[in-house]
Amino acid sequence: MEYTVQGLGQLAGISARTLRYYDEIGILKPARMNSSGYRIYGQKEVDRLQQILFYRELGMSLDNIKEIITSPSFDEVEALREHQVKLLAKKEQLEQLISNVDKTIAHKEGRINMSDKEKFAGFKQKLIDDNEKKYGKEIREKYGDDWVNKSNEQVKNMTQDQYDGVTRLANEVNETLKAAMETGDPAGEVAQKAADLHRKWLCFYWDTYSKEAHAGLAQMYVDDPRFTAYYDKEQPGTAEFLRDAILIYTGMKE
Amino acid sequence: MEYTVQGLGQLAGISARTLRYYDEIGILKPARMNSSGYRIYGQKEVDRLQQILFYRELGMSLDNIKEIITSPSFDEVEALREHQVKLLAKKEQLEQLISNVDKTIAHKEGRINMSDKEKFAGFKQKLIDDNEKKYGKEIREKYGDDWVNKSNEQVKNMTQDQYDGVTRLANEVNETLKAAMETGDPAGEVAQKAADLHRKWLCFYWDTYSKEAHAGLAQMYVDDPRFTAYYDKEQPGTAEFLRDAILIYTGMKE
DNA sequence: ATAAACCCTTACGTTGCGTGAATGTCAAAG
DNA sequence: CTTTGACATTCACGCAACGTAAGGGTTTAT
Repeated sequence: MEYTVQGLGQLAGISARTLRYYDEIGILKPARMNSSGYRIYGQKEVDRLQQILFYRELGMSLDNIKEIITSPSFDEVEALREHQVKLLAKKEQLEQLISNVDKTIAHKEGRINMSDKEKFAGFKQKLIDDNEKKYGKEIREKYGDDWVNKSNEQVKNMTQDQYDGVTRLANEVNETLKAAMETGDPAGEVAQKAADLHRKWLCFYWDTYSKEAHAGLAQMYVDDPRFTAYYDKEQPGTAEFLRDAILIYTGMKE
Repeated sequence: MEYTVQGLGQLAGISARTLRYYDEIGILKPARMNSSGYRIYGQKEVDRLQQILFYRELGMSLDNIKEIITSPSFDEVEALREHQVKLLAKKEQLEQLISNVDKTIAHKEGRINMSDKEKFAGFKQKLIDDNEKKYGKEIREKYGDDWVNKSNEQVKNMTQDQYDGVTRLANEVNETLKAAMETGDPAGEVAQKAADLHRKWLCFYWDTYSKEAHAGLAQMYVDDPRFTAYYDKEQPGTAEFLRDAILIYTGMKE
């Protein structure tokens, strides 16, 4: 039995366009062309198309399908397994998304209490942080590898009390820093107080404190636009001021 | 604080290209352009971008995000809920795929027994058939709605013995039909034997038999290219021959 | 003979950018 | 003062798997 594009299309439940596309990418070529250039398919092509559609239903890419059905030596089961791994990964990712959407809806509806709300703020921050990984990587290579990762871990394992503590401390740092900015003197008492609070705050995230690392971080606040943006949000120059205060505090500058 | 494309890109962990694209599709326009045509973003744009990236992390399309954040009257929670419905649908679909791939691997590895193996053939056929829903719909509307579904159901509930019986019967039909084709006479004894076997075979699927329905089905074998392809696979004209034999058998034609 | 129903190729649209190419601008360094 | 390098800009193609015309030949039936 011989078929033209539409005939085979109806037979298989696909469009004529699809068959032409399959011809174009070389996954299913017609048996021959007639005198007017019509594509003519025979029984062999029907069978091959069946195979293609079968794998397509499993969500495989045409490229993959092509490999499987063109080379008989191709390890089909292995290909299926690889495909399955991909599907499973996709599924996990999807579940993560769904969970996040859930949380967001709950948050928007105000169905959650304050402490959860605060954690949600952290969750949101984490989403944004994830986004910055690429850029952050450079910084980490420059200033020491794993402090960001470590702090993520630590945040996750924090108790509610600890979380509240670190949040309050962060606010104190910001307020003191604001007041210090008004004095204009990074060596002054208020600025040094801010630097000290900043050290305390930092110790929530770092298990070992060193003056060098503290100073390095301060420098990063100026070099890394993300941090600069954070500190300069209310008052430009704040990041630089904080760096100077910390450099003096750590004795790296007088 | 003001940013250029790269500045804001680093801040947010995205590329400059992405920002230009966002400008192009109107989801995030720069605050202004400087004298050389550079895009300049301000604090407001930074905040808006944060929002965009937040929803993007939830797997939303940029079009959707645009709707949410541009019109303040837009029902955000409702949009999130709709989005979640989509995600859940995707997840179910994915799970179906994974299950099917599972089955296929098991089959290819020969890890399953014979009776399951035969059911796999049905499963495979069903996957292919699912594809033909649109086309099949017309046919079902024309020739009676639910016999396809019904037969699917019946196959599922068949015992192994019944399954063997119907398979053997189908073979008999085919062989007798082949022999009848050689006589060339649809009114002849062999052809009428084939028609009778076909009726018996049919009764495995239909709970009530009628000559009219039988004749109608025979006509469908000619009208529906999928069935025509099946019967004409070995010998063109077989579907038509079978129809004639059945029409005579049922007395609709002499 | 003409209309209906096929067939063909070419090519743009879909989503969210990555990745050039060709060109303009602006700072610091020679 | 000019060169260099790091920015910026606007096209425009590419990715997957087709859908959807546009524009034009072929076959078939009336």
